[in-house]
Amino acid sequence: MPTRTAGQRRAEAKVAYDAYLDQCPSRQLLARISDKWVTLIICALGEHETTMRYSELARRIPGVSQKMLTQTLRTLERDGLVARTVTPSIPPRVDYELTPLGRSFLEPIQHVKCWAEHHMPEVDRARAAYDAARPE
Amino acid sequence: MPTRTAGQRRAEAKVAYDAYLDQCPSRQLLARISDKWVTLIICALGEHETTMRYSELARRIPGVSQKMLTQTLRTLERDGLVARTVTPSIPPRVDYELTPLGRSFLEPIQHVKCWAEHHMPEVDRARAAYDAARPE
DNA sequence: CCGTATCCTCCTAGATACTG
DNA sequence: CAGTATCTAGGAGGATACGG
Repeated sequence: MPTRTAGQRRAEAKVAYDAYLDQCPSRQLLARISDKWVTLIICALGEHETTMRYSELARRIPGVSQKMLTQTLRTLERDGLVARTVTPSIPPRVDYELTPLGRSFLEPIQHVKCWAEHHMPEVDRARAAYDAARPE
Repeated sequence: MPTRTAGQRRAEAKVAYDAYLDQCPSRQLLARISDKWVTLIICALGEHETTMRYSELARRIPGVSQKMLTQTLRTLERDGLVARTVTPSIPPRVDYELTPLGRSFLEPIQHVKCWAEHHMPEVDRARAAYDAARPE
């Protein structure tokens, strides 16, 4: 006995969520993950073979404030992309790593980061051309 | 006569830009393109076979304000991802389309949007579990 | 070492009104 | 139709100080 009708399964297979829609939760999720710090944290954790400590992450991502690092890690943990492990030693040790869900997001977001790094020269040329055409 | 030395070419082939670095222009570019409206606009233009008018885009992306739509389109145009064509008729007609550079960004960003749409249920479950573990 | 709490300052982005 | 201009509120995010 199926838990869903054929029609329901068909609808889900197509699109259960639509980020174009204003009130769709997937748009809010898109807004959350469309973030500089999210991208860099996920990529940093994804590159590393083992877990990463808080201070390691901070060093890997120069310029991130303590507040933004902690805050972003918390939301990523709550959203199930990052796992946080506390070792109650003195001094305390906290390790972060990607969950399976987080790893499923790694490839997409890595491509975005790489795109930015690889196409910077073209963007620079486009900006120069745009600005040159509109003097003053 | 080469315009760059072998060493310079090698360095560029590896990584000319590094988004992890605080002052690297590619991080600023990453910050720009890590944006809800950028994602939705690029995806909308990418789905469409022909060009899209301003009002078409506005309809495709419910909830976007006139200001954000115009502003985002301008920066995308300046960065060379979007081409803007004005037809001076009455009433005036303005068409937008992806440039080749913009199309090169379409696949990466589409995957991010799709990821959000497809993994929303798992994120929801993770949030519920997180919140349940921290009553109050 | 890894945070939390507080303050405080921008800057973003929405609302509104007006124009070629 | 497709914008521009102006105002303003709210939140994002940095700096700082303190705690387990």
